This record gives sequence, structure tokens and C-alpha cells, in this order.
Amino acid sequence: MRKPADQTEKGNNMGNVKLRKGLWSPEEDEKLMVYMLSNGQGCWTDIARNAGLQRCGKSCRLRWINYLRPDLKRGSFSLQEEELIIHLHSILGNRWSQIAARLPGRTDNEIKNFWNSTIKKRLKDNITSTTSPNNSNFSSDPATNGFIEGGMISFEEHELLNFCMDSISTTTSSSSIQNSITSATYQFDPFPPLHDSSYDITVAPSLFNVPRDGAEGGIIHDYGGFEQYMTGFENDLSVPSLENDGNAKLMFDKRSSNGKYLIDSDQSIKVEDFDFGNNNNWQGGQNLKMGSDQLDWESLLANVSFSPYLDFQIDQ
DNA sequence: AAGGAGATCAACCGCAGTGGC
DNA sequence: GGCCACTGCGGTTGATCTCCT
Repeated sequence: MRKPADQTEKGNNMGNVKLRKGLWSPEEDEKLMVYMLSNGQGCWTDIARNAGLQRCGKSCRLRWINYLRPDLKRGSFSLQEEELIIHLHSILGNRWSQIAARLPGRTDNEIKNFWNSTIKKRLKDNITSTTSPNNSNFSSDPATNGFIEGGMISFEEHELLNFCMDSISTTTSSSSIQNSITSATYQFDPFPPLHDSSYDITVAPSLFNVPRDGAEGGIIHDYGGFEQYMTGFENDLSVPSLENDGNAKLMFDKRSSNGKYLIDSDQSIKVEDFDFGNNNNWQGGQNLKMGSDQLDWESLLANVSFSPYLDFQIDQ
């Protein structure tokens, strides 16, 4: 917590009033709450003044958004929310506001704190245990750690990657990731050098091996969803069934009401980039490229209100 | 019971984007 | 185009809480 509200002399457009800083008192909360409920949102500077608060508009906005809003869900995060945060973070990076927008009743600040205090620590512990001498070479035994035969990247490893990304750069924009990948040196380096500004998965064949003979890897969520061990786009480049025995068909399941559909070519990821030749068979050696600069997260997630899993599915 | 260490989280800070003049 | 006010975002701080010794 902050020290008790002090009084800060600060000139602004409210005149030279003494603006309070620090913790909000119950009286201030009540003033702001009453004002907001009766007048609704507007210019925060005006709100601060009209509500009789000796606070700057910015402080009022923060207090309302993070604490007073009636639709806020208080209390600890559920396991489902935690999984969702981890997944969304793998896609969006530290875009807390966008993550919060997909978690009803949660604020970006809350999620950010939860990530930094709890999840990040947990992933760090994972690194410690995974990189310990006994575990340093990523066993492919699914019975012991969930990795899939064939070496496909697992959910745990996926988180590990994200943590590595975090430790390299706190801003996980596509470009910064790419810069990090190409410039940073760290112990666990799953990505080979990248060419141009595209991810070219053919240079890293070992990362994209697939489960065979029905060896399906994934997570069955308690809300009914099934997530294979391939998740986001930004940090996770795993692709299923590229050397499958035949009719592998790559689809994005956005959990639309009618099942699955392909992201059309108007969107940033082009269907043709995922066209594996006749009958949708993967023709080995073809490049699958994702122009990272073209990734449009808003478009990608536009139709994903609460369960934003972008799954690959294999129709066989 | 005391106190030290680590965890938690409310709030602040600085910056970037936007819109109006 | 430049300036200013405002908003929103992500990073950081620091007081308090909780656990451990």
C-alpha cells in the first residue's frame, strides 16, 4: 500500500488546489462512487472537481477502474482464469488491458500483479526444475512430463519460452521478440536464426514434429475446450501434422457457433500460407511463413469474447 | 513473541496516442 | 503544424500482510 494520502501542492487546470495522493479514504470512495453512478463517465478532470474530490482526474479514473467499478469480480483467480491468462499472455504478451478485456470483472492492474507475483514465479520455478541436471534435455516421455513423442513443443515448454521472452524483453511485441530471438543469447534457445521478417518453420523441423498414431497431446479444460499443445502465434510457432501420413488439414477453431472456420485472407494470417498443396496435404519443404509484422491481434481476437483459444485441428 | 524476508497489491509515474483549438 | 489537455497503458514503487525462523 501507499503511505496515507498526503497533500500535494500542484498546479493544474483546477487551479492551485491541494491534490491528495496516496490511499483513498472511504469517504473519497463514496463520493466518487455516488458521482459515477449518478452521472456516468465523462471527463475525469471534471469528475474529480464535480465530485468534490481533491484528486487529479487520473487518480479518480484509476480508482474507479481498478476498485470501485460495480462489475468488478473480487477475490482470487480461479484455475480457469489462470489458464486463460497464461494462454492470452502467450499470444498477447504484456498487453494487460487486452488480456483484461477478455477476463470479465478483472482489471489489467489485477492481472498484471497476479502475473508478476504468482505466475511468473511459478514459471521461473518450472525453469529451475526443468533445467536441473536431471531434466536438462527435455525428455520426450509423455508419461513423465507431458511431452509428446516426436518432440513437439509442450504446454510447459511453451510457458518456458514465454518466460524466456519475458526475461529478454518486457515488451513482447512481435518486432521486439524477433529482435530478441536474433540478438539475445540465453541458455534455452529453441529458435534458430530467422530470415527476413517472417517466421520460417522449415528451418526448425525438430520443433514441428507431430504426434503420430493418435498420440494426441493437449489439455482438456474444465469448460469443455480442448487445447492441443500448440497455442498462440506470437511466441509459439508449433504446427501440427506437417509430416503426417496424409490428410492432415489445418484449421483454426475460433469456437464459433457453427464449429470451425478458416481465417480468411483478409486477415493477417493468410489461408494460403497454410495450404499444404493438393487436398491440403503438407508438401514437405514448403515454407510456412508468418509475417510477424502483419499479425493483427485485434482482428485475430475480435470474435473471441471469453474463450479465445485458437486451436489447430487435424481432420483425418 | 519478535523480527526478518518475501509476497501482495493499491497507487503513482512516465510515456504515447488522440483530439480540439 | 504546433500546442495543450486528456486518456490509456505498462512499468515500478512501497506500505502492509503473511509466513518462517
